[in-house]
Amino acid sequence: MAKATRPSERREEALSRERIVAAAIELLDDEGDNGLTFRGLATRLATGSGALYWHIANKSELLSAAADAVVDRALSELRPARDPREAMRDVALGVYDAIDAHPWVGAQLSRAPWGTAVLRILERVGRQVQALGARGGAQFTAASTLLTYIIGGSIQNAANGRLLDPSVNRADFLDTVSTRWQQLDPNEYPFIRNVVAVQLPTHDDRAEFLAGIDLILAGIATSL
Amino acid sequence: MAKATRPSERREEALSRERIVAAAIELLDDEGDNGLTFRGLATRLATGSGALYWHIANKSELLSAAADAVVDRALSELRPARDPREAMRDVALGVYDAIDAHPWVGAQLSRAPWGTAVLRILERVGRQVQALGARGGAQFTAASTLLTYIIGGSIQNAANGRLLDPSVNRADFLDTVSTRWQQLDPNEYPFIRNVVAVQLPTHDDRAEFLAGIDLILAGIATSL
DNA sequence: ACCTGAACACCGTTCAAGT
DNA sequence: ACCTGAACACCGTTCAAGT
Repeated sequence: MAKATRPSERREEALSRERIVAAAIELLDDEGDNGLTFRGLATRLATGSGALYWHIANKSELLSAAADAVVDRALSELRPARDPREAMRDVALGVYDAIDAHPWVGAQLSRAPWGTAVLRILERVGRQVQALGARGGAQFTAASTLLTYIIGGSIQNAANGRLLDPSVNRADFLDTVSTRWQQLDPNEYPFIRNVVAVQLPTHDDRAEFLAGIDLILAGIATSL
Repeated sequence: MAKATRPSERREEALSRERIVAAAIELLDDEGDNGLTFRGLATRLATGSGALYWHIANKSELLSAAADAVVDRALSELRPARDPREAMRDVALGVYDAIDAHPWVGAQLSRAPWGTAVLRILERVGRQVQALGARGGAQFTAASTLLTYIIGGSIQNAANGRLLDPSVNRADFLDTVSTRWQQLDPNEYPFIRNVVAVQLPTHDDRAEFLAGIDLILAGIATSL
């Protein structure tokens, strides 16, 4: 009657879809978008590359599962908010921060716009739109405008981050870009020169992102 | 004194950066995002793959040049508009339609958020924001909100298109998605079930995109 | 100066063979 | 049932050799 199996020694447990997805997330976080290869993943999991195909169909399914896991976690960590306006900002920032921390998720969301991750974000956004008082077709328009902005802004922010070596600091980078843009042709690029280049060094991406949410919410409010 | 060179017979002219970029655009349009390979491009241009590297540094530069060319053409085709509001809608739709016709451009814009193409779109957007009467920091916020929405919405629309085989028609696809979504758990996805799934079959992506622009413009108007 | 195409160091995916 | 790892059909990029 004694148990035949021992509590796992130092060796790895069996492969499973969950372990593979978790390892894929680690690999993507460590090495970036191009860091995920079946060979690298197999090495991390101390197995052969073919073994992975027993548990997942292909790379696209793996990426999709990894992105879903990140988005699910981010959405489940949202705390109850005081009012719909605050709830909307929390959803937006939750997605923004998740993609900032896992930049590869952004590309995945735009590759799979009908997938579970996007669906869950849209559900959250939509509920707040309803709570704000939108009716009929305006609900759909308001929710999809916010969804587009939230995903678009999160992706663009994450792309910025990926361009910088960890060695260059952000302020120096923005100064360099700002200087370059102030030398653009004043006839061709007046707005970039006089407005964007000037404000670039002191602006806060996350605060600007949130200001955009507020602008859209203000627009929604005018049609209630 | 007679000219030694003949007018080009039937054979190809010499390679050049422009010819390579033009062929790359054709290839991307015909075969999609993954269709661009140096071997395929070399075959189209009747040359060796290594020859391309004499004119362009690498694939990333090639993609970037191709996307710039598409965006430049789209922006240069914009007709003068009656007022800043209409001009803004024209810019937004110009980008939207260009990325709809060349879906691979979307991914490139989010890969190079400080590149020439994005810069030119932002310049156009910014000028209209100024013409609408925004001042100081509000100009920057309004322009970057619109930029984010325009690029994000164009990318998401293009991603939708890529998912469909040309064989399936759009209405059937939307019906299928709508039906599937109406069967989601009513406790977990009330908004998707009751609002999104219901409106999906009859909605018009391009009109919804434009409605989002109007929503943001309404938001901007409240702070003037 | 410009072009050729083989070679190098990778990929994702498949599949016979093992346990 | 699950795992192994060689094999296949690709990639981007380099570079000696040609013109």
